[in-house]
Amino acid sequence: MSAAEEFRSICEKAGLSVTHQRQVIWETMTSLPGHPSPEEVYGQVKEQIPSISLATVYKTIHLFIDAGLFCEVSLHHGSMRVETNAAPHHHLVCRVCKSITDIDAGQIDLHVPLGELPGGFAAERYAVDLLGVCADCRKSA
Amino acid sequence: MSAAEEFRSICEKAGLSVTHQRQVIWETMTSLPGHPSPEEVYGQVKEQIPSISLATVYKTIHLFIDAGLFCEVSLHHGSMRVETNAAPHHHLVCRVCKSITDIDAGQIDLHVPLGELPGGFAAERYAVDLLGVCADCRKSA
DNA sequence: GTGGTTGCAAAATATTTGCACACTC
DNA sequence: GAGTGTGCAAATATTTTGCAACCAC
Repeated sequence: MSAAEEFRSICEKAGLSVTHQRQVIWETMTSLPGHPSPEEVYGQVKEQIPSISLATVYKTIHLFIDAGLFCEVSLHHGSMRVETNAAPHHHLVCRVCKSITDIDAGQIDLHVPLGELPGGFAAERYAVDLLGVCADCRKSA
Repeated sequence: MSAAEEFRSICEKAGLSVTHQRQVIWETMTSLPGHPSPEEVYGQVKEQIPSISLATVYKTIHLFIDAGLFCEVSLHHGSMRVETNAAPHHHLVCRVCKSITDIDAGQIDLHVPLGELPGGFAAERYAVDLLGVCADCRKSA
């Protein structure tokens, strides 16, 4: 199946209409390594569709995320949040209202290596986020 | 020890000068529950120092973070990043250059509960970030 | 007194929105 | 043809910066 056919099939399942812009954005996102930002996607896509606008890229990325084709690396982007709780804990992050709730570290069993890792990365601390929907937002929905 | 004395002692250790603004910002941050944003800190502090500027709050929060008094909930804020890697993996996030590198999920042993948690939060997925300094930034430093 | 700190305003960065025109189904 | 999608420009949100006056040491 060609990329075009694959994308058409995905859109059909998700109930999305197929446009040239979406096709190219999707192909670009699946081919880009790493964790592209909307700007990076825009830069790549513009080589194939010089007239595309950044707003369309943003709208399309959100559309794809809402449809489950991709997900966000983190729900924390947008504004800075400061950690004032010094006790070991993890976060419950609601994808609807973006609220952050602490849960005690003891509730999750994990063994994370700190210090120097094989690739040369020096790990100083770690953060574990459980992403989902909080009780309040589930009631509202 | 009063809060004022405690703050003065912390600043002395960290080599920071003590100002009224910093004192109030620090007290506000340590007393605020949750994970305040700079805007929230600003709103609270303004009740005690109506003339304070948002820029000072930003500068002071960064100062405190650099001095190790607090840390950021996440290094991902600032711009959105899309996850295009469907394989289970975690992230190495560099606090200097903000780069994100994937590591295979198998390298970390963890047991995270998904589904409905005791508080009513519906956990759909989880994200584990190892925060530190990447090999390139360590060389440069 | 000197050098770091603050407040202001403007700039820079990131994202969203309203609307007219174009395209998909 | 109806309704959704796109591009543009302006609006909004977040954070940073330059600079003159001010304060801590």
